[in-house]
Amino acid sequence: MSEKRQQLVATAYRLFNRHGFHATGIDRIWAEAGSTKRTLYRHFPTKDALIEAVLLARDREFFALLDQRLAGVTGREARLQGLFDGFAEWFGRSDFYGCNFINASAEFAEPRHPVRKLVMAHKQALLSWVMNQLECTLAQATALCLLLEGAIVMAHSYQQPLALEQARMLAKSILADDGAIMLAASHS
Amino acid sequence: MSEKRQQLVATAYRLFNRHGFHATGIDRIWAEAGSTKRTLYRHFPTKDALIEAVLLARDREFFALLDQRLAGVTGREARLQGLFDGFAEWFGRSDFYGCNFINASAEFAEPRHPVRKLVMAHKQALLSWVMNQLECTLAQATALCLLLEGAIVMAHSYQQPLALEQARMLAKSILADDGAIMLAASHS
DNA sequence: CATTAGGTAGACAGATCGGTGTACTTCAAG
DNA sequence: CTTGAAGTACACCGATCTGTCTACCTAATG
Repeated sequence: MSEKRQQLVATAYRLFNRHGFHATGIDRIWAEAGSTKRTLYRHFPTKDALIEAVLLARDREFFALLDQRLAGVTGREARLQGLFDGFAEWFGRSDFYGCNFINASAEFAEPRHPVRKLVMAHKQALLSWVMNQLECTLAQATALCLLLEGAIVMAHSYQQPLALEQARMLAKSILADDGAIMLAASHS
Repeated sequence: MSEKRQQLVATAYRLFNRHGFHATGIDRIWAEAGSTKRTLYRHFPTKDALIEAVLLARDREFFALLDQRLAGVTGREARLQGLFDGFAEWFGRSDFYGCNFINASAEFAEPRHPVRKLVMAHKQALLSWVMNQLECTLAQATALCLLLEGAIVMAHSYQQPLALEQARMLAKSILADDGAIMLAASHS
């Protein structure tokens, strides 16, 4: 892991996040990273490989931040609150431009594309993370992810980050026993 | 409204939907529309203007389809079911690549960009449409939109269109009286 | 009949795209 | 001491990008 490589990934992440993947040119990435085109192509054979590296790094950072926030927090309801608190802080950041993986889905629609496979792997990992960390069923975790993703869209496309608090209330009812019963009927 | 213009918009919509906005070149649009570059630029001064025309057309079509599906359906719960049935059919279409406006948010992040303003106008219109057609409060409509947007992400990025049925169950509880009480506390 | 909008054809421009080639330097490990 | 990986500087490539140009055709409308 060389220093230049990390700078390239960090700069690419920032530019991809703000302007999108196709709209961000290679030249701008290595220039703003204080590197050269030759160095970039020494570490990444193609632009798509750089995109994949960026998404992999973001995937690790995302779950590390969540784990860090829930470290030492006991009790399922308190951990749920910690998860939503983390999202609230995320939505408030000045560099919040929605979820990178949802955005990647918009630009790479073909299911067999490597980037698209990374997206599905990340979202599947989030589903498993929720199920494990909040000790709930698959149906409950699916409903919680649905609420989280909905809150992301409300914050990004609607510009209404406060909708997250409605998702928080719905999530609490889902983790309660009556919510589990309600959802069990709709899960195959 | 000339015929060629409609063909250009229809073709651009199809290509933008499948491959994204920046990844779709002007040349491919007029070629697949059976037209010429000069004709395209006679109707649309820039590519961005074409994108705006496509989103405007999609906005009209989207609400027209919803209105058509709810025409003659009486009763709030039945109309809610009709709304979710419409989304279920949408998710099942072979040309479903998520919501065009969410996808546009991913590629045009700057809030002052005309495309971004169209996105926010469309989503605001959806919020109002839900509030009027389902005769509910703003808080309830916000929660319902959150569920719909979450279901779109689950169908597109998670490849789990069946999560819509969980959203449907949650939506029913929101429109019920207890749901209204629950959400009223979280709405400012 | 004259005007004008819409459409066709294809060349052209300037910029940017992703990606490669060459030559030189630095520096740490075998 | 030598080898090889990492980095720098810069020219270069073919392709594609958005957008413009001239010239001609057609059809409807005043």
